[in-house]
Amino acid sequence: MLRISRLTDYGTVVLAELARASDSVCSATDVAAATGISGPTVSKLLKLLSRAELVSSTRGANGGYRLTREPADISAADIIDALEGPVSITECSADDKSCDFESTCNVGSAWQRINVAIRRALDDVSLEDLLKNARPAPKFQFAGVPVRIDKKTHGN
Amino acid sequence: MLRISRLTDYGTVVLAELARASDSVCSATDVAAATGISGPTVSKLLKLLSRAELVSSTRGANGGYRLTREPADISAADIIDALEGPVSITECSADDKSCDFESTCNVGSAWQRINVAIRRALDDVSLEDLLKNARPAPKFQFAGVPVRIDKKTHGN
DNA sequence: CCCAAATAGGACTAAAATAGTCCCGTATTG
DNA sequence: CAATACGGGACTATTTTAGTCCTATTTGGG
Repeated sequence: MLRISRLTDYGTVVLAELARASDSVCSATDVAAATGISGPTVSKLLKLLSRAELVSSTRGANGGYRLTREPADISAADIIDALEGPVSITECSADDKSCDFESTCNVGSAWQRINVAIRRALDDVSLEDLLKNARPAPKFQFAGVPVRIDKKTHGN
Repeated sequence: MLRISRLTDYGTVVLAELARASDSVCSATDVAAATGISGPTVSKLLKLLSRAELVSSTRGANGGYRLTREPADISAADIIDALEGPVSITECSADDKSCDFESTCNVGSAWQRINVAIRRALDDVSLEDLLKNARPAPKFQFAGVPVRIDKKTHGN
């Protein structure tokens, strides 16, 4: 289905929260509370984002995380790279190990072209864009709880 | 990693073989022999491709498969749609079921924009392109068997 | 000085998606 | 009517992804 993982999706939500609260450091617990994502998961995400240097961390009491750059300077590609490793459309193009069907494989580098195009699209969208375009049409809520209007099974 | 599934990758190899042998119908067995992909798997792929009407099938003795269109008229998007369902970068955008974190989710429709860009890239590349750009640099072979020169573990 | 609050790293388990195989039914040809 | 093929789908195994937890280290404050 060519889709980002759920963790990456959560990752953007976490980054969005840090962007919102950019005047202070946020602990993993804070972010979990603000987003509704479970503590351990937020924690895992922030660790990964920290290694990728999209967020900086301060240890110890009163510590926490904050963005290292402006939202406009963080691209969707950065986020995906941080959370799912380098983007590449086929296994072959991800690394240079030769594939078992190489001798009979008629298919080749046009995938790379697609790859470049996707890469460009991901580079072109910043965290800021992701925020700006935040879901504009709120769904119905009942007593503060979102109500699922129409549940559809996943297409596949 | 944002990558197509291995089955889709094989699918293009299978279609490439049908394109190569476009003057005759090919049974699943033929294609398996020509590509080195296992019989049951080729069979499964051809069934899926048939349902998507990228190939037409003839049953019975001397039956088999052939492309329904010219390679230039089959896009990468067609292939992916056939084998992994509609492309969409996030779960949210795949269907209109509301997501559990909707009320706190700051992230929205910019993903759709990325989605459209990816879609366009996939529409722009045809099976013919995939053939033209077929892996140009053959690796070393020993007695007809491809020799793996440099094995690298998958990056992730 | 010590305790509480945080992150760092990584091991581990659970769940879900993917890959691959197999079986049985139907159509077609000779 | 027997052999060759596709059609559909059930089933199993494997791999990937998600999610949790434990232990160590850092830091600030009473």
